[in-house]
Amino acid sequence: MAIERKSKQRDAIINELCSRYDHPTAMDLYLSVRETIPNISLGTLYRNLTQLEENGMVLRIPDGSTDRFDGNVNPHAHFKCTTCGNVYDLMNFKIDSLTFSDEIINKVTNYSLMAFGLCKNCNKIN
Amino acid sequence: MAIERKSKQRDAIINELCSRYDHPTAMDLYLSVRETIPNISLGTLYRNLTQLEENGMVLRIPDGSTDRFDGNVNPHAHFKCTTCGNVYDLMNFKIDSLTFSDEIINKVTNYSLMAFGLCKNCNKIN
DNA sequence: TATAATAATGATAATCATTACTGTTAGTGA
DNA sequence: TCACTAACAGTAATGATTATCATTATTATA
Repeated sequence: MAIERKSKQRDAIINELCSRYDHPTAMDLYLSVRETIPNISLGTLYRNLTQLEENGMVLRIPDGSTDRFDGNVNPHAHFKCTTCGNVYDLMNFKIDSLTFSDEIINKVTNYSLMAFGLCKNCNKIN
Repeated sequence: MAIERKSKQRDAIINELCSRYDHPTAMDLYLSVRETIPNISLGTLYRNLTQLEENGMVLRIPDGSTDRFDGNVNPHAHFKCTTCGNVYDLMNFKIDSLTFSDEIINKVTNYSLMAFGLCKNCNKIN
């Protein structure tokens, strides 16, 4: 559905999401936004994330567990360390150049590339 | 955990998964395997899918909703039609050539590329 | 082949993320 | 200022997945 009125809750959610680069889950965002709006409802968070995603202002990142969200809506690849669980942006990977030519496709509107592996931090520790 | 004994339940799950190309969910598989083993438990299905994934015999495909599974463990890209929800293999896209060079990465063990859009079937209908 | 050890199972309860519902609050146009 | 209703808070319900536990069945060995 379209966004018809502004609300301080939605503003707070976007602000929080756009000011961090750690690809938070809905619960991460909920805990952060509660510091500004202590009685915000978890339902409000999910409702707004879905709405913002539908309006192209937020990206949902499926990674096999709880969904994560990204305020950077330019298509870009991600890397998830399967040891610590952190998700990082992949700056050196140019996803814009990908082309999809299969018979079944009419139109590609979005894509999500997630690489899984071990990050350098976890490699040092173990 | 490692697979230590064989079981007809696990065999039936792999057989079913490897004989179809529609990227079924756990529930899809459950309903199919029940035709062979009517009293198989849904827990057994999930337990085996996780175990098979850990042992590199099955691929989990996160697509933003219920996880799907693939018996083809060669890394390949997928396309999800956001209208009908079907997931297709992308044969013409060569994922093998992707390279990841970011600073944070120690090692990439797997990756998942999901394109979203409209398939030709749904385009004809609407 | 019988037996002992225990992996794997079926059934079900519990958990976790997400969505739906309902009465109230607040943004916006007239 | 008022009326309309989008958006909200609080909470119940849902759906997917995981955990528990008593029972069954695979496998190594006597």
